[in-house]
Amino acid sequence: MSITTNDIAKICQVSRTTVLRALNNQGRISEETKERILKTAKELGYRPDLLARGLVKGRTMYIGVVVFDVKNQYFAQMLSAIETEAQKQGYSVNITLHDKNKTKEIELIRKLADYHMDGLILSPVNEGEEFAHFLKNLGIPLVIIGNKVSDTLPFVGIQEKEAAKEAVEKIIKTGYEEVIFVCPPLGGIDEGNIFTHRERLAGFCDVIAANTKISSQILSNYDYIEEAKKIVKDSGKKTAFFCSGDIFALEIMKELKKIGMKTPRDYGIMGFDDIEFLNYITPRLSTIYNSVEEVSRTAVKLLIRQMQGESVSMNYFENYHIIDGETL
Amino acid sequence: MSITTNDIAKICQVSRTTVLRALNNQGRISEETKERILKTAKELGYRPDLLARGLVKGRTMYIGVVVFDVKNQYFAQMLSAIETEAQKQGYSVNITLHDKNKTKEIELIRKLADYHMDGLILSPVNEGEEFAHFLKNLGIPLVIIGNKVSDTLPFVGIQEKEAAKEAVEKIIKTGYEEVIFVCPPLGGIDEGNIFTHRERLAGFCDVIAANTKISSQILSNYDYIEEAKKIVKDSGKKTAFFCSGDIFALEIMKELKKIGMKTPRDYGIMGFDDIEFLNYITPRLSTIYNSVEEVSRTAVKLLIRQMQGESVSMNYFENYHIIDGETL
DNA sequence: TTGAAAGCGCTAACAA
DNA sequence: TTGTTAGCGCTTTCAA
Repeated sequence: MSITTNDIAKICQVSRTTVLRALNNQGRISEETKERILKTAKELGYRPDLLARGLVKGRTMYIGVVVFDVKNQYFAQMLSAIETEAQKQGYSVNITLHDKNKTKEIELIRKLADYHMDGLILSPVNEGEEFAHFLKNLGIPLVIIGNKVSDTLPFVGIQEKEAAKEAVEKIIKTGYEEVIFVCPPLGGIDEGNIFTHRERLAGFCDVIAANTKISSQILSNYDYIEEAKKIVKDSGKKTAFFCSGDIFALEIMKELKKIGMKTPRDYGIMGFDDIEFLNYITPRLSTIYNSVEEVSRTAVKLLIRQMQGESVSMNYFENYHIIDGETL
Repeated sequence: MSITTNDIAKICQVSRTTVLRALNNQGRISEETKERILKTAKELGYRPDLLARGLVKGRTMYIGVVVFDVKNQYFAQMLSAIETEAQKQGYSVNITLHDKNKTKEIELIRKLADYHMDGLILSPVNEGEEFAHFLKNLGIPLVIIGNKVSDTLPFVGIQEKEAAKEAVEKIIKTGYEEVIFVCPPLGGIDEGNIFTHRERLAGFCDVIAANTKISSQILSNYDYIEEAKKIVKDSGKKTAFFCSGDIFALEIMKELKKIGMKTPRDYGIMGFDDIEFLNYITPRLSTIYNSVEEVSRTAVKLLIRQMQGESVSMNYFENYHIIDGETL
């Protein structure tokens, strides 16, 4: 149904090769035939078949992206930045989602590879060496963003642990006597890659270990909100929550507000990520800006360098910084 | 570099057709050769080339999706639902973004068509008959979601106008003497398709026309927040804002809070969309639930019916309902 | 300046 | 049960 170079060739009484030369504007060709061909091509609404081109060229000018959740604004910002940067560099982006399903994630990655994506950007829930091996076996350039899989795969992110340390130190310096690390299970079918959260916890623990007078606790259950309530009500100390993700902080603030507890009057709280939505929340949540846009842009650039055959390092870190809000 | 049916055929000493029969498990083939072929295929890590398959089959089992913004949670929820439903039906989804750039939008749609997406789901910023004509000319099934383009293209959404009417009526019934419709320019390179907002405005106007004692005003400038402040401070009346989108409502609430004005004490306010993020905002915003998930699922089903050759109607409306929050 | 031919990897109709 | 052949629409090399 759709028009091909063959059709044009027949109509213009020339060979397909000639048609191609006109269309792609390469090779020697007389102005006259070229004009004629281009005119009919336009009239007929010719469009090149990108599947065919991809098949023969071996590349598609497409970057595949796999993330698990787009309702989380962190990923929304990431996708938006990736798309913009990729388009700037002449690539299209194919985004796919899997809602934290590990098996589906692998299927999606495979399918993108089978479709000859020129490169992949992944923020995976799978982890471990087997998965890393699977990725390397795909034989196509890729970049991991956020959830590190292995030291042998190019990764872009921030120094999560350092950032967490700085945050906890700040909390302590502000005068809090007790710091609670909050990171509930992340939902989804299986637990998933929680590299970032592990790193943040490690940073937290480091600082706590170095400050023996500070009490601490780790909330990692689904009912972290109930526990948070108890802590604020019962603990006689000045308490602050350090949440591994802004959303958890917002949940706590919302629920504590219901029982009349306000931050920073009754407790301190800090998030992580600085998602755009925080702008609509009062009081302004203190958090850590994680440069998701920069990270995304770097990932695209790094991927393209690989696609051009360059060899690249395995770790790229963007800057982060603490956002002084009103909740400490 | 990657392994093809040809390679397997050579190794197994059979024809490519036989290999295919084994792989696709169709046609008569001896158990023994089949086993042999499948074994080597597995050993070599054979994967079918989807570009080649798509080229010859004329279909790719892919649905292309084009939206302009994923940071807006309305679209995030939409994409998530589309992806889930499509996967359930055996299709993959290719999501692309363009940040409200009309030209880019057309390019993206074209490219997806050139890549033989089996169908498209669009929520376009372009509008008008020329655009509708362009879409129909693509010759591939498609569904418009949210921003209606033309009565001649299948559309899924809600009855925006009716919903707006109901909302404004509710506001009036609650006792407000002045109702302000809020819909600032939507940003982006050009104005874009604002079908939904136009419809909502129409509903607003209808109700206002029928209630002559109610004062009204329309805020449609970038500085709607400043104007909103003035109105609440100066107007002696009981005033409510009806915002064509939750985000505008949140902006107003945030800024008015800064000058000590609170809802519902000092003014009433209502949003539109019921984005998930509202759960983190207090007081709970009154708004309209627009069934974005149902709309998305219907869009996918409708698209697939078209891809299977069925003819479909042009308008599908899902239910909406008013969410009674604490801001009226 | 133009054309012929081979091939990308797969499917599908027809033969043997 | 297996193989042969043609073809999807394009690119690319070589020849005219």
